[in-house]
Amino acid sequence: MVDVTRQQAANRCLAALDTAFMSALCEPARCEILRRLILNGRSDIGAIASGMPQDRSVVSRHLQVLERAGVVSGAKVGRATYYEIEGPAVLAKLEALADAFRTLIPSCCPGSAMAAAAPHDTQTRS
Amino acid sequence: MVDVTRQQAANRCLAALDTAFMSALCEPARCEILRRLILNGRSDIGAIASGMPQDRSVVSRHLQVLERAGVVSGAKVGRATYYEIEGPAVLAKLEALADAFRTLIPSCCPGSAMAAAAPHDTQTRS
DNA sequence: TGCATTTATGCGCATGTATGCACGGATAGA
DNA sequence: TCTATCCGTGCATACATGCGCATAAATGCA
Repeated sequence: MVDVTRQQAANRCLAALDTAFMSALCEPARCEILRRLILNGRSDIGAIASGMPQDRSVVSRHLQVLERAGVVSGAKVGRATYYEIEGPAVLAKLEALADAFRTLIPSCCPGSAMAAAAPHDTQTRS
Repeated sequence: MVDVTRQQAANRCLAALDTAFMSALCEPARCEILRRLILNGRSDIGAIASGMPQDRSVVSRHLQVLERAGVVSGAKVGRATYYEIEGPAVLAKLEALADAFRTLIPSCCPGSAMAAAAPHDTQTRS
């Protein structure tokens, strides 16, 4: 019974652990791009890459990665391509992850506060 | 003034964006290790690597990466090394990230709901 | 002491990825 | 039409990383 809960929590965590999403956010150059988008808002590739050491084409590729991961969204306007952060989508993913880990803690980490209801389910199987 | 808020939000986001943490969680083998730790609780390396295609040494290194990222913690007991998930620490990081993005959305993504208080601050600078 | 078991580490190899350069396509303006 | 600007993409290269194998260190047991 307790195992079922733990299994569900594990499934929720693994489902919320989006590999593309995490990969997109673990690259320093992409984080810098994100910072510029945060500070300046919707911008085109030239504006984003203006002060960066990387080439425009590299920034363009990074933005494609971020878009595939659902972090930003791009739209062509004339000969420019404007990107902006998908704030609500990112927040939803982060909250789903946090919720999954919150429900996981009582079954995986007893004794770390808030686990008073689960006495000793650490070795329920094996 | 609005820029100050946006700057603070950017700083919070960038500070919460732990590169090591994200890198640790974007690797399939490490996610599988995490899944096994979730299901079985505190385990030694041999138990974790028993059904995995990777070699024990590889699993050992992955666990070191996860430990350096603050996702798990290991302790030597005799000749075995037991690892367990640092649930509360992981949850704290995820919640910090979610909070940072939550405060960011009104200034970076107006018009995406919950931004009724910020009329048109998209182009405050430049 | 001698042997088996479990980890951790050095090494080489294969794969993935970030980067820069050059080219072609698309669009705005003269 | 002609030119300039911006973007995306193939290509080659350098670097990072996951992986397995062999080996050393540490511990438990006979």
